[in-house]
Amino acid sequence: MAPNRPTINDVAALAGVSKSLVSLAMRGSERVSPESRAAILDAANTLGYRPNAAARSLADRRSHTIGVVVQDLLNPIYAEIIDGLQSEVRGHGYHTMLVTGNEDSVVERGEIEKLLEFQVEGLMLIGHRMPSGALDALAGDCPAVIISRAERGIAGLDSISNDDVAGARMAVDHLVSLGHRSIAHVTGGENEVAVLRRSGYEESMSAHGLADQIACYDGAFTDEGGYRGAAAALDSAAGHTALFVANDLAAVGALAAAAERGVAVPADVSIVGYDGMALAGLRSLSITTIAQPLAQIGTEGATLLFQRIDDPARPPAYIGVEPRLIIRNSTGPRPM
Amino acid sequence: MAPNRPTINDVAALAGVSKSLVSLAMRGSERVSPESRAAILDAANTLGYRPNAAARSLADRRSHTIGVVVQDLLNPIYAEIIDGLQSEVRGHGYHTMLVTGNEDSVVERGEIEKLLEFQVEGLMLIGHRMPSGALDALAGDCPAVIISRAERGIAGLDSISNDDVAGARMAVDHLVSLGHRSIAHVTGGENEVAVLRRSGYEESMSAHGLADQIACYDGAFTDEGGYRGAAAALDSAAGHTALFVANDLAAVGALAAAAERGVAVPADVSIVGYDGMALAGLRSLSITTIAQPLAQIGTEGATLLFQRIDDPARPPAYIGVEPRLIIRNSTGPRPM
DNA sequence: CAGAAGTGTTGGAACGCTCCAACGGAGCGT
DNA sequence: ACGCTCCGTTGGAGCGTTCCAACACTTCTG
Repeated sequence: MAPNRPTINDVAALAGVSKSLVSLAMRGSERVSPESRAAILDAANTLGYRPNAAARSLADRRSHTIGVVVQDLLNPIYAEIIDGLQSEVRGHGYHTMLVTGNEDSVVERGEIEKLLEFQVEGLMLIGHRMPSGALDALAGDCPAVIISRAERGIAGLDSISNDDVAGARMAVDHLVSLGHRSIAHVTGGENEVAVLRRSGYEESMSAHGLADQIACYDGAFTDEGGYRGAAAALDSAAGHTALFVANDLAAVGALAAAAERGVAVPADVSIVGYDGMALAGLRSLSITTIAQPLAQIGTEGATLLFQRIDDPARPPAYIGVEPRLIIRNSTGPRPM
Repeated sequence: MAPNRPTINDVAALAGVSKSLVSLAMRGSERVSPESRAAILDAANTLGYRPNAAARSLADRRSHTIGVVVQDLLNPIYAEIIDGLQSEVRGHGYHTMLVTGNEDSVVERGEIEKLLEFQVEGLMLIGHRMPSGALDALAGDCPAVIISRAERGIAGLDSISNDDVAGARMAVDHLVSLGHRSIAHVTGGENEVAVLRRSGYEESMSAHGLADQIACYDGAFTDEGGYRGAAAALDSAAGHTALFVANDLAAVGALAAAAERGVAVPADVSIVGYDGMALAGLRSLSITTIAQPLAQIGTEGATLLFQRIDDPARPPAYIGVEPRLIIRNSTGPRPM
């Protein structure tokens, strides 16, 4: 570690110009003569000069940084969203600061606070845990977008998500089209998204005249939760021939519950998941799923944010993206 | 967004004290009278004051931030490492800035540069792509630790990794103890880690007097790569009864290749992966693997970094962590 | 050939904070 | 009463940038 990092003044001295000119040259201004530019770049190079971002952001009062809060890196779908988002952000010449909320709203709150101290120019919350009152306040402090959760009508706050209700309906429709009638739902718990998917399931069942077949089993958005819910469904006397599971991770657990009971998938029971995580497509899983366009959610979320940064006063926007049925090997015709 | 964020001066004015005192109070100094403290906290609160991190880091020349560069968020093992790392870093009162290299050394280089401009006090590289010459230079600029890759003897640079050679040996030993002799290896490509695992495989085969059984099939650290390599192995005339696959993701692909061919696992063929990603433990995969202590790698890596920050001149340290065999349902006795 | 217009360059102020030397007043011992 | 120390407090300098008004030159315009 160099004893003292070179500053713009050191470069100026070595190049024999003023610091102002160095500043201009470093930012590629037009109005620097070729000779000066060359001398400056040279000097910067030999000194190993690197502009101090803190000083810069203090001086021009822009951090060129946006903050991203993700609930839990371990869920692969978030990683896929972030991938899309990062490249978009980079494209706008911004830098991202990524922090995790650790599924704990106190930690999350603290991390957001930190990001604001860093003067991030925008905030993206992916799968947040904030009560909507707090969201309100936050939106007042900093442009923000909520990703993968619809949040309409809060001033200064945009959001983007897929239509979970419609997606759930697609899952049921698919199963019905294969001849299934006794279609159970393994839920994702009490959270907002899980509730939407559940009501899509119920709606679609009713629409198909299968209201009397509606059966929900408690699960969660985890392998374990899916296993539990599916086990209960399969052990029941109802004779379900299909399971719509709240997300892909849980569907993996459901697969296991079936395997353990000697229930063949899809010969005896069909299984549909939700999210479209890349993993569900792995050959040995091959789970039929309702896929969200994850990368697209990331990039469009970023776009939304930049629009708001440009015009903080614009009315709150919401983008709905289309979920899409991907048929793989976990679903098949209803057994005779 | 407030038109103008309140500064320390605004707080000072409202509380009727000097900005210096506010500064002290905000940092919880002992030498502020209770009355002043109360007045200041009050004022800060009503104004919604939030210290400006850029100004702070400029003034005291410490950013209290460390930079983390991860190759690819999509590989779940990195997420697990980061989880451990983050909490350790938070515990030291530091903040992390996480960026991805996108498996592209140019992007990686640029992101690192950005982090250095932000004056990060330390750098952690997880699964980096840098040529070691560049590492050298980097270590001169900023305390750094290399995670999950051994990098010994570069001044100013620490590293932590598991012993890939020993781990690979454990995999082979396990298979041999189950009676297997024709044990093939699906490689992870040409990268450093893959090469180590391969040589562990070869060593152990030789040690067991199975040098003539050594058979490597080209793969990669991906589902697809594992599928390809395993397919080649299974289609060969060699009659392999066991496969040691370079990592867990690839092992998932291998599982699929087996399933497609009607080869039962583990009845006909045993499969061992590497890494210990949580996913491999999911019930429907249940892959025997050589697990790295991922969270531990994260926390100890962070510890290493803080030690170096405290004493930049200390000799380069290397921590080797123990890989561990986890037996699941993808391995069994050699078929008759 | 004077004045205007442009070009490349400059020093100083400002950004919001922390650090430091120095302050006045209270309390102490002599 | 005196100097001392101690304590809470203060203004000013400084951190490394960017911005701005102003500069000295050239070159154009009428």
